[in-house]
Amino acid sequence: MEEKSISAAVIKRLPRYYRYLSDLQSENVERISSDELSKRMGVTASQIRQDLNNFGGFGQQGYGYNVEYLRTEIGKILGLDKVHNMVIIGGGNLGRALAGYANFESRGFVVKGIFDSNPELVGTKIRDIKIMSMGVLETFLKENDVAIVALAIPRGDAVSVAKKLYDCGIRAIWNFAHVDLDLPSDAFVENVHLSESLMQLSYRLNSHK
Amino acid sequence: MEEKSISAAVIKRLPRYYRYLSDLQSENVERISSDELSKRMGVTASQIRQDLNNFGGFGQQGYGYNVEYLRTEIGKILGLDKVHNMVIIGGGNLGRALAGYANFESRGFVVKGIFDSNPELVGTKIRDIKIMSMGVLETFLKENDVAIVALAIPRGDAVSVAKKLYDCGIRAIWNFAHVDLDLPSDAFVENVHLSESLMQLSYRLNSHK
DNA sequence: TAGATTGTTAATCGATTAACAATC
DNA sequence: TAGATTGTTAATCGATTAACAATC
Repeated sequence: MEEKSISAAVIKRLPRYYRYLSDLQSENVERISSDELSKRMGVTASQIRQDLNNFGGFGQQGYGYNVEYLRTEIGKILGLDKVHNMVIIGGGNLGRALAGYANFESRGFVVKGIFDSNPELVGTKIRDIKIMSMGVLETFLKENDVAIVALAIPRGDAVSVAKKLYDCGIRAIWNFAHVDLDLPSDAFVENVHLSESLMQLSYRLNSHK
Repeated sequence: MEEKSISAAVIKRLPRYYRYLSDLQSENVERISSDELSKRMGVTASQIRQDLNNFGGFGQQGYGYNVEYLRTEIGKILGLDKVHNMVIIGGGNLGRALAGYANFESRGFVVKGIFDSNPELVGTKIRDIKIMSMGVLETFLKENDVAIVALAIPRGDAVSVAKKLYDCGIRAIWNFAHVDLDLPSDAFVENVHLSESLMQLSYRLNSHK
């Protein structure tokens, strides 16, 4: 549906713009130039203008950008003006942490349910959200208009659960399992591979002494 | 100390190579060509050879790469042959989850202690690791040869705690707070901004319908 | 040796930065 | 109007891919 597709590099920077604009707004800054913003963020003004102009002209020559307006527009681009129903699979510590994150850090992501295959966890609650058995997942997904599923389970189970999710119509998976899910191309998978992130830190520690 | 510095794009791919090689090894695959590996991983063989040759020639013409040897070498590059003492700041759900991850998923990262400013948490234990008060952090860091600190605290406190850590000699921070830490250039910060990752998923969901 | 596959150079592609005309 | 700053085109830089000679 897009005229020309936006590069992954640009999309990755959008949430950071959104964060800086939110901060500026809470500092009651009304307008900002790409030059000022570039100094705050440590990127080039050129990059900011190029990035934004992928989506339209949000600024005004001689004035800069209106902070509130630009923040709202980037929010719309990121889909933050809509509510996204979520489900978390895996009721361990990571699942618990995600339940908190998704619900509080950015509104618009609503955790509808948590699922776990461990019968001992089923029936308990995490912050008012009850943990359900994997057996009722399929029905739940269909009845609750779930858009995003966070996968916080061991890698051994992740591939088969992901396939099942795809078959249930889920097209967005936030994947915390250390495995590549490899779903059809109309599915979106956002990987958060914590151990790989830690290894990058260890690489730098290792190579700079 | 490096002759020419390795690009961030290459470093980011190393842990994934390591993961695939570990999988191959547990499948008892002895050797693999860049072409075979490229098919498995969904990248070009050219990229694999280019990436590896940043660090030396690990293969052999006409044969390919020895899986065990290459895995070991990449492990060394990533510093996985060494033990890294870690400390986690923040004993909430995320801190708990990280304690598990770091200790179990990849050996070599040893969680020595967890710190929290909440007096109610101090004294309790997470998987044999006791939660300590922030007051004893500085002494603990010095006495325990801590190399990496995971910051799993609210963004409001993160900047000042990070500065303190830097002053205590910590040069590697695994940052989960939604803020840019902005430390001197000899410090390594690896950011894991979960809400920004979630926003990228929401962007794609939003823009493709 | 012949075949396979690397290591590496050269070509291409894409992303970032610089420059500047348009315009508020 | 003059000054400021965008939107956008052009130049540069870096990363990826292709090609192939070296060599096991």
